[in-house]
Amino acid sequence: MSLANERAGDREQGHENSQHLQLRAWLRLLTCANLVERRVRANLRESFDITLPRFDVLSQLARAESQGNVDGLTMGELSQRMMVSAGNVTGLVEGLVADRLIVRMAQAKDRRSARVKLTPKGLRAFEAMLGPHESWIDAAFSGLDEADLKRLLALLAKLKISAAGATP
Amino acid sequence: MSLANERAGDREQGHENSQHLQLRAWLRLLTCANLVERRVRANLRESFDITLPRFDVLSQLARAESQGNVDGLTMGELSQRMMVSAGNVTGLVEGLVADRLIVRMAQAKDRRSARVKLTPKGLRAFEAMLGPHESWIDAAFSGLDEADLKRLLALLAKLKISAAGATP
DNA sequence: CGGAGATATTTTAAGTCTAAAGTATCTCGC
DNA sequence: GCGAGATACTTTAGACTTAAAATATCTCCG
Repeated sequence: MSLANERAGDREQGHENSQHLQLRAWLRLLTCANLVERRVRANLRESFDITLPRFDVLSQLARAESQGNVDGLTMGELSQRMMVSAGNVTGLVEGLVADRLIVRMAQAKDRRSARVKLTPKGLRAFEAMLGPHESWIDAAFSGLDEADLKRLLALLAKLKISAAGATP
Repeated sequence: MSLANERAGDREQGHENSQHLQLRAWLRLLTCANLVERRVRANLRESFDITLPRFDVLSQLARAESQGNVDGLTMGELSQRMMVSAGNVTGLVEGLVADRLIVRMAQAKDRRSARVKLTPKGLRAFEAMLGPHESWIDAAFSGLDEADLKRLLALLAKLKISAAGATP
């Protein structure tokens, strides 16, 4: 292990064996999320000159499309999927529309809401990023074998339910 | 499970059993981190009218102190522990100094750097938040028993090493 | 000593994010 | 029909965040 490893993410140092297992798990979870996210963000910037939130928008739209959602997503659906506020989505979409990666279409059915969809250019751009993105994730998780990953998924599924509980 | 639970954090839906275990684990990790962080942020605001990053500064300083670090931390040490950029710390510290929760002290030894330390007021404020904060975390992790928590800690320890690898 | 890097921090510019208030539109009961 | 809420979204104000450039200081070799 390099010195960099020793120093990275020492958010949770100093708890020794003092129990507080929940707190220790939370701090370690946060450290891991930060480490991975930081890598992905830097890689997206260096390789494709795009930010992570914008990539996330493209990603959600591509996923929706691949699930058979031909008409794109509303701002609200995007907001929910990305787990960010509606106001935030407004700004992100604005930027991507300006870059011609997505389009906004008014709906006749409900004129309050708009649908957002990848342009062909946007789809091509996303598809070019998809492979590298997945390989960065694979690299970050390379220390875990298949059994580890499945156990981690199961534990996080439990956590997800418990952490979402009672949140309106 | 409420409807809110069904809809919360569906970042990873649509992958079915398509393998990509690393990617699925990453998305679920991110979802969990977001869910917990959102709760803590809202609770800190409602109960103590403080933001999470500011609480994090107080927390790091208190932890350093409890580890016997009487002289506080430098900006750089804070930046590393919090896993945020140095420029970010500058602004956070500014705000907390204005609120008289921390103090900045010049160092004779190395005049480039300053040390930051909790004021008595800052320590009292942090101590008041410590208990509630821990109970919020406990609540978020309540779906996991002790064995789960230990397994999760172990898996995240592996991930931490692997995700930190080769990061300068 | 003197200056060439190294190091610690701040500044800057741009983007992300939230909560809350505001706007527009829809729905539904009467 | 029509108005009272509900809903979808945008705007606003403020805080956080980063990367990169700028500043200040230190270290250490010659």
